Amino acid sequence: MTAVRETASGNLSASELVDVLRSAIIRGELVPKQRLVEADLADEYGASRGNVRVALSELSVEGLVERVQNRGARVRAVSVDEALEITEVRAALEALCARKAAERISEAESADLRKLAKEMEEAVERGDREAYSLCNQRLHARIIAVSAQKTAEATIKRLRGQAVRFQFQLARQPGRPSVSLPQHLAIIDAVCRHDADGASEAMRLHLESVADAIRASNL
Amino acid sequence: MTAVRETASGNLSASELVDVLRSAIIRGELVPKQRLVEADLADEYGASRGNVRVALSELSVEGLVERVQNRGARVRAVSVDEALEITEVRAALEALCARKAAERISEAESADLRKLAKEMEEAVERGDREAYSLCNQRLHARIIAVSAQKTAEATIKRLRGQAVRFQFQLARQPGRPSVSLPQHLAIIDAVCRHDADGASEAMRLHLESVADAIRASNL
DNA sequence: GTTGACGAAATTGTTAGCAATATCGCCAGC
DNA sequence: GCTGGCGATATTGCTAACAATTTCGTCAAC
Repeated sequence: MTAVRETASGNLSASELVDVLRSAIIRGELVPKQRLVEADLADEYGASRGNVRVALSELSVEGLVERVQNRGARVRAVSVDEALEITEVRAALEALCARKAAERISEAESADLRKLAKEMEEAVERGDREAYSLCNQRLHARIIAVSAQKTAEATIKRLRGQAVRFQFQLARQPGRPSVSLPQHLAIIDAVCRHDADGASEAMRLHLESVADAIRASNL
Repeated sequence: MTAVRETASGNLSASELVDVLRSAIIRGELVPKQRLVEADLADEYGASRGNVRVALSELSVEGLVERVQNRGARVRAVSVDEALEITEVRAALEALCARKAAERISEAESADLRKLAKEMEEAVERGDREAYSLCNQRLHARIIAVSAQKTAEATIKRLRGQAVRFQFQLARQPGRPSVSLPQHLAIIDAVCRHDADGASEAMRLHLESVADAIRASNL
Protein backbone atom coordinates (compact mmCIF):
# COMPACT_ATOMS: atom_id res chain seq x y z
CA MET A 1 0.00 0.00 0.00
CA THR A 2 1.29 3.42 -0.94
CA ALA A 3 1.11 6.26 1.49
CA VAL A 4 -1.92 8.53 1.24
CA ARG A 5 0.32 11.58 1.11
CA GLU A 6 3.70 11.62 -0.48
CA THR A 7 4.52 15.09 0.81
CA ALA A 8 5.14 13.69 4.27
CA SER A 9 8.70 12.51 3.81
CA GLY A 10 10.08 12.21 7.29
CA ASN A 11 10.00 13.89 10.63
CA LEU A 12 10.90 17.53 10.28
CA SER A 13 12.50 19.47 13.09
CA ALA A 14 11.19 22.87 14.08
CA SER A 15 13.90 24.82 12.27
CA GLU A 16 13.55 22.74 9.10
CA LEU A 17 9.81 23.22 9.21
CA VAL A 18 10.19 27.00 9.33
CA ASP A 19 12.18 26.87 6.09
CA VAL A 20 9.73 24.49 4.44
CA LEU A 21 6.69 26.56 5.37
CA ARG A 22 8.35 29.86 4.43
CA SER A 23 9.22 28.44 1.06
CA ALA A 24 5.71 27.10 0.59
CA ILE A 25 4.21 30.51 1.31
CA ILE A 26 6.66 32.40 -0.88
CA ARG A 27 6.19 29.98 -3.76
CA GLY A 28 2.44 30.43 -3.46
CA GLU A 29 1.75 26.83 -2.54
CA LEU A 30 -0.02 28.22 0.48
CA VAL A 31 -2.12 31.16 -0.72
CA PRO A 32 -2.96 34.39 1.13
CA LYS A 33 -5.83 34.16 3.63
CA GLN A 34 -5.55 30.38 3.62
CA ARG A 35 -6.12 28.94 7.05
CA LEU A 36 -3.17 27.16 8.58
CA VAL A 37 -4.58 24.49 10.87
CA GLU A 38 -1.82 23.17 13.08
CA ALA A 39 -2.93 19.54 13.03
CA ASP A 40 -3.32 19.53 9.23
CA LEU A 41 0.12 21.03 8.66
CA ALA A 42 1.64 18.56 11.09
CA ASP A 43 0.03 15.74 9.13
CA GLU A 44 0.93 17.19 5.75
CA TYR A 45 4.59 17.85 6.42
CA GLY A 46 5.20 15.01 8.81
CA ALA A 47 6.03 17.03 11.89
CA SER A 48 4.66 17.20 15.37
CA ARG A 49 2.08 19.82 16.21
CA GLY A 50 4.42 21.45 18.70
CA ASN A 51 6.95 22.11 15.99
CA VAL A 52 4.28 23.46 13.66
CA ARG A 53 3.30 25.79 16.46
CA VAL A 54 6.81 27.12 16.88
CA ALA A 55 7.21 27.52 13.12
CA LEU A 56 3.98 29.52 12.86
CA SER A 57 5.12 31.76 15.70
CA GLU A 58 8.38 32.56 13.96
CA LEU A 59 6.74 33.15 10.60
CA SER A 60 4.27 35.51 12.21
CA VAL A 61 7.19 37.59 13.51
CA GLU A 62 8.58 37.57 9.98
CA GLY A 63 5.27 38.92 8.74
CA LEU A 64 4.36 36.01 6.50
CA VAL A 65 1.71 34.61 8.80
CA GLU A 66 -1.08 36.28 10.72
CA ARG A 67 -2.07 34.90 14.09
CA VAL A 68 -5.10 35.64 16.22
CA GLN A 69 -5.39 34.46 19.78
CA ASN A 70 -7.40 31.24 20.02
CA ARG A 71 -8.43 31.57 16.40
CA GLY A 72 -5.45 30.19 14.59
CA ALA A 73 -3.12 31.31 11.86
CA ARG A 74 -3.52 32.22 8.21
CA VAL A 75 -1.19 33.21 5.43
CA ARG A 76 -1.02 36.99 5.64
CA ALA A 77 -2.59 38.81 2.71
CA VAL A 78 -0.56 41.87 1.74
CA SER A 79 -2.69 44.66 0.28
CA VAL A 80 -1.59 46.85 -2.64
CA ASP A 81 -1.12 49.80 -0.28
CA GLU A 82 1.10 47.66 1.90
CA ALA A 83 3.08 46.44 -1.09
CA LEU A 84 3.70 50.06 -2.02
CA GLU A 85 4.92 50.86 1.47
CA ILE A 86 7.18 47.84 1.38
CA THR A 87 8.59 48.91 -1.98
CA GLU A 88 9.32 52.38 -0.66
CA VAL A 89 11.16 50.96 2.32
CA ARG A 90 13.05 48.66 -0.01
CA ALA A 91 13.90 51.67 -2.17
CA ALA A 92 15.45 53.46 0.78
CA LEU A 93 17.35 50.36 1.89
CA GLU A 94 18.57 49.21 -1.50
CA ALA A 95 19.62 52.76 -2.35
CA LEU A 96 21.78 52.63 0.76
CA CYS A 97 23.22 49.29 -0.35
CA ALA A 98 23.91 50.60 -3.85
CA ARG A 99 25.78 53.55 -2.32
CA LYS A 100 27.91 51.28 -0.14
CA ALA A 101 28.48 48.88 -3.02
CA ALA A 102 29.73 51.72 -5.22
CA GLU A 103 32.12 52.76 -2.45
CA ARG A 104 33.72 49.37 -1.92
CA ILE A 105 33.33 47.35 -5.12
CA SER A 106 36.49 45.57 -6.32
CA GLU A 107 37.76 45.17 -9.88
CA ALA A 108 36.73 41.52 -9.99
CA GLU A 109 33.26 42.26 -8.71
CA SER A 110 33.02 45.13 -11.16
CA ALA A 111 33.85 42.87 -14.11
CA ASP A 112 31.30 40.37 -12.83
CA LEU A 113 28.61 43.03 -12.71
CA ARG A 114 29.37 44.26 -16.23
CA LYS A 115 29.08 40.69 -17.50
CA LEU A 116 25.68 40.50 -15.85
CA ALA A 117 24.69 43.71 -17.65
CA LYS A 118 25.56 42.11 -20.98
CA GLU A 119 23.54 39.00 -20.08
CA MET A 120 20.53 41.16 -19.28
CA GLU A 121 20.74 43.04 -22.56
CA GLU A 122 20.94 39.79 -24.48
CA ALA A 123 18.03 38.26 -22.58
CA VAL A 124 15.83 41.25 -23.40
CA GLU A 125 16.99 41.27 -27.02
CA ARG A 126 15.86 37.70 -27.58
CA GLY A 127 12.70 38.21 -25.45
CA ASP A 128 13.66 35.66 -22.81
CA ARG A 129 11.60 36.81 -19.83
CA GLU A 130 12.62 33.90 -17.64
CA ALA A 131 16.33 34.62 -18.04
CA TYR A 132 15.84 38.36 -17.57
CA SER A 133 13.88 37.85 -14.36
CA LEU A 134 16.61 35.62 -13.02
CA CYS A 135 19.27 38.18 -13.92
CA ASN A 136 17.20 40.83 -12.18
CA GLN A 137 17.19 38.87 -8.95
CA ARG A 138 20.88 38.13 -9.28
CA LEU A 139 21.66 41.81 -9.82
CA HIS A 140 19.88 42.94 -6.68
CA ALA A 141 21.42 40.11 -4.67
CA ARG A 142 24.90 40.87 -6.00
CA ILE A 143 24.76 44.55 -5.14
CA ILE A 144 23.54 43.78 -1.64
CA ALA A 145 26.35 41.25 -1.24
CA VAL A 146 28.99 43.74 -2.39
CA SER A 147 27.61 46.37 -0.02
CA ALA A 148 28.32 44.00 2.89
CA GLN A 149 25.44 45.46 4.90
CA LYS A 150 24.14 42.54 6.95
CA THR A 151 21.40 44.45 8.68
CA ALA A 152 20.02 45.92 5.49
CA GLU A 153 20.33 42.55 3.76
CA ALA A 154 18.27 40.73 6.38
CA THR A 155 15.63 43.45 6.38
CA ILE A 156 15.32 43.53 2.60
CA LYS A 157 15.08 39.76 2.46
CA ARG A 158 12.20 39.74 4.90
CA LEU A 159 10.37 42.48 3.03
CA ARG A 160 10.87 40.75 -0.32
CA GLY A 161 9.27 37.64 1.14
CA GLN A 162 6.17 39.60 2.05
CA ALA A 163 5.75 41.29 -1.31
CA VAL A 164 6.86 38.44 -3.54
CA ARG A 165 3.37 38.02 -4.98
CA PHE A 166 3.55 41.48 -6.53
CA GLN A 167 7.07 41.04 -7.84
CA PHE A 168 5.96 37.92 -9.63
CA GLN A 169 2.95 39.61 -11.15
CA LEU A 170 5.14 42.48 -12.26
CA ALA A 171 7.65 40.31 -14.12
CA ARG A 172 4.85 39.10 -16.38
CA GLN A 173 3.83 42.58 -17.46
CA PRO A 174 4.28 43.11 -21.24
CA GLY A 175 6.37 46.26 -21.70
CA ARG A 176 8.17 45.92 -18.38
CA PRO A 177 11.68 44.92 -19.51
CA SER A 178 12.05 47.87 -21.86
CA VAL A 179 11.36 50.15 -18.89
CA SER A 180 13.54 48.42 -16.35
CA LEU A 181 16.53 47.44 -18.49
CA PRO A 182 17.95 50.96 -18.85
CA GLN A 183 17.44 51.48 -15.13
CA HIS A 184 19.33 48.32 -14.34
CA LEU A 185 22.14 49.31 -16.67
CA ALA A 186 22.33 52.74 -15.06
CA ILE A 187 22.64 51.17 -11.61
CA ILE A 188 25.41 48.84 -12.75
CA ASP A 189 27.24 51.64 -14.49
CA ALA A 190 27.17 53.93 -11.47
CA VAL A 191 28.24 51.20 -9.05
CA CYS A 192 31.13 50.14 -11.29
CA ARG A 193 32.25 53.75 -11.67
CA HIS A 194 32.33 54.13 -7.85
CA ASP A 195 29.70 56.85 -8.19
CA ALA A 196 28.02 56.47 -4.79
CA ASP A 197 25.48 59.26 -5.19
CA GLY A 198 24.64 58.13 -8.71
CA ALA A 199 24.21 54.50 -7.70
CA SER A 200 21.98 55.41 -4.80
CA GLU A 201 19.83 57.67 -6.93
CA ALA A 202 19.64 55.16 -9.81
CA MET A 203 18.48 52.43 -7.45
CA ARG A 204 15.94 54.74 -5.85
CA LEU A 205 14.53 55.70 -9.25
CA HIS A 206 14.38 52.06 -10.28
CA LEU A 207 12.34 51.04 -7.24
CA GLU A 208 10.15 54.13 -7.56
CA SER A 209 9.33 52.88 -11.02
CA VAL A 210 8.55 49.45 -9.59
CA ALA A 211 6.19 51.14 -7.15
CA ASP A 212 4.54 53.02 -10.03
CA ALA A 213 4.07 49.76 -11.92
CA ILE A 214 2.43 48.12 -8.90
CA ARG A 215 0.20 51.17 -8.51
CA ALA A 216 -0.81 51.03 -12.16
CA SER A 217 -1.38 47.29 -12.37
CA ASN A 218 -3.78 47.07 -9.45
CA LEU A 219 -5.84 50.23 -9.72
CA MET B 1 10.97 32.40 55.26
CA THR B 2 10.54 34.72 52.36
CA ALA B 3 10.49 33.43 48.84
CA VAL B 4 13.87 33.19 47.15
CA ARG B 5 12.52 34.99 44.08
CA GLU B 6 9.66 37.44 44.07
CA THR B 7 9.70 37.99 40.34
CA ALA B 8 7.65 34.88 39.66
CA SER B 9 4.19 36.37 39.95
CA GLY B 10 1.84 34.08 38.07
CA ASN B 11 1.59 31.88 35.05
CA LEU B 12 2.49 33.80 31.93
CA SER B 13 1.18 32.84 28.50
CA ALA B 14 3.54 32.59 25.54
CA SER B 15 2.62 35.98 24.08
CA GLU B 16 2.89 37.71 27.44
CA LEU B 17 6.24 36.09 28.03
CA VAL B 18 7.60 37.44 24.75
CA ASP B 19 6.78 40.97 25.89
CA VAL B 20 8.25 40.43 29.35
CA LEU B 21 11.49 38.98 28.01
CA ARG B 22 11.83 41.61 25.30
CA SER B 23 11.41 44.31 27.88
CA ALA B 24 13.93 42.64 30.19
CA ILE B 25 16.52 42.50 27.41
CA ILE B 26 15.93 46.07 26.24
CA ARG B 27 16.05 47.42 29.79
CA GLY B 28 19.33 45.62 30.30
CA GLU B 29 18.05 43.33 33.03
CA LEU B 30 19.31 40.49 30.91
CA VAL B 31 22.75 41.51 29.65
CA PRO B 32 24.41 40.69 26.29
CA LYS B 33 26.00 37.25 26.06
CA GLN B 34 24.06 36.08 29.10
CA ARG B 35 22.92 32.51 28.74
CA LEU B 36 19.19 32.00 28.66
CA VAL B 37 18.53 28.56 30.12
CA GLU B 38 14.98 27.56 29.39
CA ALA B 39 14.32 25.88 32.73
CA ASP B 40 15.72 28.82 34.69
CA LEU B 41 13.64 31.37 32.78
CA ALA B 42 10.55 29.23 33.22
CA ASP B 43 11.22 29.17 36.93
CA GLU B 44 12.09 32.85 37.16
CA TYR B 45 9.08 34.19 35.28
CA GLY B 46 6.60 31.55 36.30
CA ALA B 47 5.91 30.07 32.89
CA SER B 48 6.14 26.61 31.42
CA ARG B 49 9.29 25.66 29.53
CA GLY B 50 7.31 25.24 26.33
CA ASN B 51 6.24 28.86 26.45
CA VAL B 52 9.76 30.00 27.21
CA ARG B 53 10.86 28.05 24.16
CA VAL B 54 8.37 29.74 21.89
CA ALA B 55 9.30 33.15 23.29
CA LEU B 56 13.00 32.56 22.66
CA SER B 57 12.24 31.48 19.08
CA GLU B 58 10.33 34.66 18.39
CA LEU B 59 12.94 36.89 20.00
CA SER B 60 15.64 35.22 17.94
CA VAL B 61 13.73 36.18 14.78
CA GLU B 62 13.56 39.73 16.15
CA GLY B 63 17.31 39.68 16.55
CA LEU B 64 17.41 40.15 20.31
CA VAL B 65 18.36 36.55 21.07
CA GLU B 66 20.91 34.27 19.49
CA ARG B 67 20.18 30.56 19.27
CA VAL B 68 22.46 27.68 18.44
CA GLN B 69 21.13 24.21 17.77
CA ASN B 70 21.33 22.01 20.85
CA ARG B 71 23.38 24.63 22.64
CA GLY B 72 20.77 27.03 23.86
CA ALA B 73 20.10 30.72 23.63
CA ARG B 74 21.88 33.86 24.79
CA VAL B 75 21.14 37.55 24.67
CA ARG B 76 22.63 38.72 21.40
CA ALA B 77 25.61 41.04 21.76
CA VAL B 78 25.55 43.78 19.14
CA SER B 79 29.02 44.97 18.15
CA VAL B 80 29.91 48.59 17.45
CA ASP B 81 30.17 47.84 13.75
CA GLU B 82 26.72 46.34 13.81
CA ALA B 83 25.34 49.30 15.74
CA LEU B 84 26.72 51.56 13.04
CA GLU B 85 25.06 49.50 10.32
CA ILE B 86 21.82 49.59 12.23
CA THR B 87 22.05 53.35 12.61
CA GLU B 88 22.65 53.76 8.87
CA VAL B 89 19.59 51.66 8.09
CA ARG B 90 17.60 53.68 10.59
CA ALA B 91 18.87 56.85 8.93
CA ALA B 92 17.53 55.70 5.56
CA LEU B 93 14.21 54.63 7.04
CA GLU B 94 13.62 57.59 9.31
CA ALA B 95 14.57 59.96 6.50
CA LEU B 96 11.80 58.32 4.47
CA CYS B 97 9.38 58.79 7.37
CA ALA B 98 10.39 62.44 7.81
CA ARG B 99 9.71 63.00 4.10
CA LYS B 100 6.27 61.42 4.31
CA ALA B 101 5.51 63.25 7.53
CA ALA B 102 6.35 66.59 5.90
CA GLU B 103 4.01 65.73 3.03
CA ARG B 104 0.98 64.88 5.12
CA ILE B 105 1.29 66.68 8.46
CA SER B 106 -1.85 68.52 9.62
CA GLU B 107 -2.10 71.89 11.34
CA ALA B 108 -2.85 70.30 14.71
CA GLU B 109 0.08 67.92 14.43
CA SER B 110 2.28 70.77 13.34
CA ALA B 111 1.38 72.83 16.41
CA ASP B 112 2.03 69.79 18.57
CA LEU B 113 5.48 69.37 17.07
CA ARG B 114 6.39 73.02 17.55
CA LYS B 115 5.37 72.75 21.19
CA LEU B 116 7.70 69.78 21.51
CA ALA B 117 10.49 71.89 20.00
CA LYS B 118 9.99 74.50 22.72
CA GLU B 119 10.03 71.79 25.41
CA MET B 120 13.32 70.49 24.08
CA GLU B 121 14.92 73.93 24.06
CA GLU B 122 13.82 74.50 27.63
CA ALA B 123 15.06 71.10 28.77
CA VAL B 124 18.50 71.80 27.31
CA GLU B 125 18.55 75.31 28.75
CA ARG B 126 18.04 74.05 32.28
CA GLY B 127 20.35 71.06 31.69
CA ASP B 128 17.65 68.45 32.25
CA ARG B 129 19.05 65.44 30.44
CA GLU B 130 16.26 63.11 31.48
CA ALA B 131 13.56 65.36 30.05
CA TYR B 132 15.52 66.01 26.87
CA SER B 133 16.05 62.30 26.27
CA LEU B 134 12.34 61.66 26.70
CA CYS B 135 11.51 64.48 24.28
CA ASN B 136 13.99 63.00 21.82
CA GLN B 137 12.17 59.67 21.86
CA ARG B 138 8.80 61.38 21.61
CA LEU B 139 9.97 63.41 18.62
CA HIS B 140 11.11 60.40 16.62
CA ALA B 141 7.97 58.47 17.56
CA ARG B 142 5.73 61.41 16.62
CA ILE B 143 7.28 61.85 13.20
CA ILE B 144 6.97 58.16 12.46
CA ALA B 145 3.35 58.26 13.58
CA VAL B 146 2.56 61.23 11.33
CA SER B 147 4.25 59.53 8.39
CA ALA B 148 1.76 56.64 8.71
CA GLN B 149 4.29 54.16 7.34
CA LYS B 150 3.46 50.92 9.11
CA THR B 151 6.19 48.87 7.47
CA ALA B 152 8.92 51.39 8.21
CA GLU B 153 7.61 51.83 11.74
CA ALA B 154 7.79 48.13 12.54
CA THR B 155 11.26 47.84 11.04
CA ILE B 156 12.62 50.85 12.91
CA LYS B 157 11.15 49.60 16.15
CA ARG B 158 12.89 46.26 15.78
CA LEU B 159 16.22 47.89 14.96
CA ARG B 160 15.95 50.31 17.87
CA GLY B 161 15.49 47.35 20.18
CA GLN B 162 18.73 45.82 18.99
CA ALA B 163 20.81 48.99 19.35
CA VAL B 164 19.22 50.38 22.49
CA ARG B 165 22.40 49.82 24.51
CA PHE B 166 24.25 52.35 22.36
CA GLN B 167 21.43 54.89 22.40
CA PHE B 168 21.48 54.82 26.15
CA GLN B 169 25.21 55.27 26.34
CA LEU B 170 24.97 58.16 23.89
CA ALA B 171 22.37 60.08 25.88
CA ARG B 172 24.82 60.30 28.79
CA GLN B 173 27.56 61.88 26.71
CA PRO B 174 28.51 65.38 27.99
CA GLY B 175 28.29 67.75 25.01
CA ARG B 176 25.67 65.73 23.17
CA PRO B 177 22.55 67.92 23.57
CA SER B 178 24.24 71.01 22.17
CA VAL B 179 25.03 69.01 19.02
CA SER B 180 21.67 67.32 18.60
CA LEU B 181 19.31 70.11 19.62
CA PRO B 182 19.80 72.25 16.49
CA GLN B 183 19.43 69.10 14.38
CA HIS B 184 16.17 68.25 16.09
CA LEU B 185 14.91 71.79 15.62
CA ALA B 186 15.85 71.69 11.94
CA ILE B 187 13.90 68.46 11.47
CA ILE B 188 10.82 69.88 13.17
CA ASP B 189 11.04 73.10 11.20
CA ALA B 190 11.29 71.32 7.84
CA VAL B 191 8.46 68.89 8.62
CA CYS B 192 6.17 71.70 9.78
CA ARG B 193 6.97 73.75 6.66
CA HIS B 194 5.99 70.76 4.46
CA ASP B 195 9.54 70.74 3.12
CA ALA B 196 9.83 67.04 2.24
CA ASP B 197 13.36 67.14 0.85
CA GLY B 198 14.57 69.29 3.73
CA ALA B 199 12.99 67.06 6.36
CA SER B 200 14.46 63.93 4.83
CA GLU B 201 17.91 65.48 4.62
CA ALA B 202 17.75 66.95 8.13
CA MET B 203 16.82 63.56 9.56
CA ARG B 204 19.55 61.84 7.59
CA LEU B 205 22.15 64.33 8.85
CA HIS B 206 20.92 63.91 12.41
CA LEU B 207 21.32 60.13 12.34
CA GLU B 208 24.66 60.42 10.56
CA SER B 209 25.77 62.51 13.51
CA VAL B 210 24.47 59.82 15.87
CA ALA B 211 26.55 57.29 13.94
CA ASP B 212 29.59 59.54 14.26
CA ALA B 213 29.06 59.82 18.00
CA ILE B 214 28.84 56.02 18.35
CA ARG B 215 31.98 55.69 16.26
CA ALA B 216 33.82 58.21 18.44
CA SER B 217 32.68 56.88 21.78
CA ASN B 218 33.79 53.29 21.21
CA LEU B 219 37.02 53.62 19.31
C1' DG C 1 52.00 17.80 32.99
C1' DT C 2 49.21 16.89 29.11
C1' DT C 3 46.04 14.28 26.45
C1' DG C 4 42.19 11.62 25.58
C1' DA C 5 38.50 8.50 26.74
C1' DC C 6 34.63 7.66 29.55
C1' DG C 7 30.48 8.62 32.06
C1' DA C 8 27.43 11.57 34.76
C1' DA C 9 24.95 15.80 34.84
C1' DA C 10 22.85 19.55 32.58
C1' DT C 11 20.32 21.21 28.91
C1' DT C 12 17.81 21.23 24.74
C1' DG C 13 14.56 18.94 21.30
C1' DT C 14 10.34 16.41 20.70
C1' DT C 15 6.04 14.23 21.47
C1' DA C 16 1.63 12.98 23.32
C1' DG C 17 -2.21 14.18 25.99
C1' DC C 18 -5.25 17.34 28.56
C1' DA C 19 -7.68 21.78 29.18
C1' DA C 20 -9.68 25.97 27.27
C1' DT C 21 -11.79 28.38 23.62
C1' DA C 22 -14.09 29.28 19.37
C1' DT C 23 -16.98 27.64 15.57
C1' DC C 24 -20.82 25.48 13.47
C1' DG C 25 -25.23 23.18 13.00
C1' DC C 26 -29.61 22.63 15.08
C1' DC C 27 -33.86 23.85 17.05
C1' DA C 28 -37.18 26.58 19.58
C1' DG C 29 -39.46 31.06 19.89
C1' DC C 30 -41.03 35.17 17.86
C1' DG D 1 -38.56 33.59 7.62
C1' DC D 2 -35.49 35.38 11.04
C1' DT D 3 -33.16 35.58 15.55
C1' DG D 4 -30.98 33.76 19.38
C1' DG D 5 -29.62 30.29 22.53
C1' DC D 6 -27.46 25.54 23.12
C1' DG D 7 -24.83 21.53 22.52
C1' DA D 8 -21.37 19.03 19.64
C1' DT D 9 -17.22 19.44 17.17
C1' DA D 10 -13.04 21.45 15.71
C1' DT D 11 -9.07 23.80 16.96
C1' DT D 12 -5.86 26.13 19.72
C1' DG D 13 -3.14 26.78 24.25
C1' DC D 14 -0.59 24.56 27.59
C1' DT D 15 1.87 21.15 30.45
C1' DA D 16 4.47 17.30 31.73
C1' DA D 17 7.17 13.59 30.55
C1' DC D 18 10.54 11.40 27.49
C1' DA D 19 14.54 11.23 24.16
C1' DA D 20 18.72 13.16 22.24
C1' DT D 21 22.65 16.01 22.60
C1' DT D 22 26.17 18.61 24.67
C1' DT D 23 29.09 19.83 28.50
C1' DC D 24 32.01 19.02 32.24
C1' DG D 25 34.60 16.50 35.60
C1' DT D 26 37.40 12.42 36.50
C1' DC D 27 40.94 9.42 35.77
C1' DA D 28 44.11 6.54 33.45
C1' DA D 29 47.90 6.44 29.95
C1' DC D 30 51.74 8.44 27.97
